[in-house]
Parts: sequence; C-alpha cells; structure tokens
Amino acid sequence: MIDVRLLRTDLDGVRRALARRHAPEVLVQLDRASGLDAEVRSIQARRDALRAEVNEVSKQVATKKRDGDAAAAESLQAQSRSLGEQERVLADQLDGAQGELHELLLRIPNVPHPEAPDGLDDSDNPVIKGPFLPTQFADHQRVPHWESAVALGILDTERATKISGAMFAMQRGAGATLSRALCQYALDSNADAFEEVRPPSLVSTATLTATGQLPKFADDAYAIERDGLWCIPTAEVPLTSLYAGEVLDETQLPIRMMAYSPCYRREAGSAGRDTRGMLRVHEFDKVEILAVTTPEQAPAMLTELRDRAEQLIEGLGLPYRIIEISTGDLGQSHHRSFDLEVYAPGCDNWLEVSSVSWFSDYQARRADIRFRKTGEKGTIVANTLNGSALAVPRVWAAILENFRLADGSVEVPAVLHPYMRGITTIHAR
RNA sequence: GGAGAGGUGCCGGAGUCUGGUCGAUCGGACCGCACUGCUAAUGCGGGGUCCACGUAAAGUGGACCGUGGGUUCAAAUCCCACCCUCUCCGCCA
Repeated sequence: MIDVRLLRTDLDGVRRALARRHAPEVLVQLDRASGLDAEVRSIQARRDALRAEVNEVSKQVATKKRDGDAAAAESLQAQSRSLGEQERVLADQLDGAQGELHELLLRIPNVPHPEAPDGLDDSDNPVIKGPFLPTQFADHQRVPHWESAVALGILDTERATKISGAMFAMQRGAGATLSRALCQYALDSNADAFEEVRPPSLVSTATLTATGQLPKFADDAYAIERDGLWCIPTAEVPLTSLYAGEVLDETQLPIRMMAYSPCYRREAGSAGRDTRGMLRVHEFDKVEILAVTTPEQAPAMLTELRDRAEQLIEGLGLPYRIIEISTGDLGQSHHRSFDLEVYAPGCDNWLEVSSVSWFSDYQARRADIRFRKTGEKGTIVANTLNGSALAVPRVWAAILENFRLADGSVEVPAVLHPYMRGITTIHAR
C-alpha cells in the first residue's frame, strides 16, 4: 500500500501519479483516504490526551491507597471512570476510522513510475525490444500445439478434464519431461546469484494480502476455507512474505531468491478465453525470481531480472519481444512492469511468458519488510521486485509450435538436452 | 487428533500465584568513552519499535510483554478465545 504520509505531504503529487492509471474511482478512494487520515489523527490526538489523564489519575489512586486515604482514592476512581468512559467513545471512533482507512489503503493501487508509458489499456503497451522473428514460418509450424501435441501423445487435455474439470491440462511422456526440463533450465540458469527456495504452495490470508491479491482479487484465488488457506497463484506470494515482519540489515540486501512452484488460478472472468491447449490453465508450473532491495538498488535490479528472463527465452531460441506495461494496464501492486512475449506461429499469437515487475515499497509495506542502515536509527521500508524466469505451459506451447518439423516431430532446444534423458526430438508414441 | 509445558526487549532469563513508582530485575552480546604499546580484562555510560503533536531537532503524549477480546480507576500479571513452539501419545509419505 502507499505511504499514508504521502497523502499529507504531497496529495496532489499522488493524485497526479494515480490519475495516469485512468481509473477515476481510484481518485475518489484517494480523496476519501486523505479525509479519513485527517479524521484519524484528530481523534487520536484527543484520545491520547484522555488516556494520559486516566493514566495520571490511576497513579494517584495507587498513591492514595498506599497512604490509606480510601475516600480520596474512591473519588479519584470515580473521576477516572468517567474519563475512561469518554475515552472509550473516542477509542471506538478511532478503531472505526482506522479500520476503514486501512481497508481503503489496501485497495488503492501503487503509483506508476514516472517513466512508465501513459496508456489506457494493453493496446497502449509499447514494444521496447524486438520483435525478434524469423523472416517466415513454414506450414508445418502453423499447427496449434493443442493439435500437434495431442497427435504426439504428449498432451492429454481430455483426461485432465475428466480428472479435474475444464481448463486443466496434463502432459505425458516426453511432454511431461519437457515441462520439468524447462523448470530445471530456469533454475540452473539463475543459480549463480539466486538462492533456490521450495516454499509452501498453501498460504495464510495475511500472506496473500501482502502481495496484493487480497482483498480485491479474492475471486481469482483458490481458497481452502476449512483451514483458512489459499493456493498460491505464483511463488511471488510466499517468497515476498519470507521476510514479512522482519527488520533486515542493509548489508543483507539485495536478497535474491528463486523458486519453482505450482501456480493456481481460478481465472474467474476469463471463462471461454484461450480455452484450448496450454494457454490458460488453472494449474501450471513456473520458476519465479525475486529480490528484496533498498530503494536505491531497485532500478538496477529491475533491469537484471528482465535481462535474466530474456536470456532464458533467447537461449531457447524462441522468437520474442519485450513490451512495457502502460499505466492503464499496470497491475494494482506494480510500480513499473515489463512483459516478455513469445511468438507462437501455430496459434498465431504473442504469448506472455514472463512478467517482470518492480513494486517499489508497496508490497513491502503491506508485508512489513524493513531494513536498517548500518549504524543508523530507524527503519526503512524495503523494495520488492520479481519476474517469472519462465512460465512453463506457454513456453512449452511455443516450443511445440516453433520447433515442429515437417514430419510432425518436435526438436528439443539444445539447452534442454541435459534434462531430457537423451530425447532430442519428440516423436509420436 | 489427545495430554502436558511454554511464548517477555538482540539473546538468555526474572517478574505472573499475591494487579499499582514494571517498557519491565539480572546476565550476555552490541555501541560509545576511559584505561592499555595492541588485544584481552576492567571501569563508566547507552539502547527498541510504532503512532500523534512539533517544519525539524529537542521535547511531550499514546501504544507495544504471542494475537485478539474482556474485567478494572489501573493488566506482562486476572478471565475468555485463537495462533505458534516444545515433550509424550496417536496417525502418517
């Protein structure tokens, strides 16, 4: 969430920045939050003063009782009781106003970075690198993966649907191996600087709130209500909260972590879209890379994460481009964001396979991740950044389509060979 | 899931029965200063976080003893619920 103090010191600046999201209701919320903040502070000042009186009188009660002056103690108690009743009223008001303010702040999105391109929606996202495309595609590459993969016997959506329902996929044989190979490749490629973590896939409500999925996007997540747990939509969720509530030392930063995890998404609201094949599924594998940094370290880290994601795609030899997310399309928690898209000739589409984002201190404030400068007093809210190193299903699909040969078999990119148990070309089973 | 023990500051650990000069004894670590050729040892001094007021510093007030409620003039201390940790039992890949 954004820093309430900014609403006091630079409300206009925050309003101007948020206006670039082109979502009018956000500005309404902002003004409401600003008003509530003023109210909260005014109530708190009065409440604290009353509380101070109660504390003072209570001390006197103790003194009188020690001195054996029961009558004086009695009268002081009565006085304090009435003060306490007044305080109670204010305290209730304060709780109400604070709760309302907090709820509002949880829903107000992050301010876009000044350099994020202005735009209304995804059609305004500029391509900032590429596209890197071959001059032409052969006919045998123009076959969608949901046909070619099924023919090869490495994708069994029909039985996945039988087991779990619509929008679940199941890879088999070399297809399953290819999936896992992609994970291994993504992890091994970043192991030079990133600590591998295997986090829980089920998390608490607090954890899912820290990264911004809750309270606003509860419908997108799978809930395990009986236990108060949620299925993670990305490893970003547990990794970001790894240091929640902690005060780190500046010398520990930046912290770089990576994780393979399954990702669960209800895809509420996207029913009927991309229903075929692997493009949009409820459960998929992904390797995420993530960093906790100081505000100063963040811009360079954003570039590093983006470069790393790009190198993976480049290494696979897939046609790709990088786009920057415009202000109107920026996710709630995002400060600045880039997408890597891979071209899939079979379905003739650019597929988003990686999203690299800087969250400024938006998530870290929610998660309460701070750091201390060595030798200095006080704490500073950290910055968080993350990116998909590699989202498996869409890369898998792009490989199936780009590297399909005339005879229907599929060449496995060389960088994956070490993980394929000797399979260099996938043939029909 | 059952039974028991416990959660206090950077760490260890008192205080809880018997509510009140307890934001908290003591020890260790740490920081500063002194002493010392240097280290060690010793002596003296110092601490946290969050919120509000204050342009800021100083300062003042409030809050924080797992979390949330309650009782009370007053809660680390009493009551209730929940969470977590440890030990034993049960179950289990």
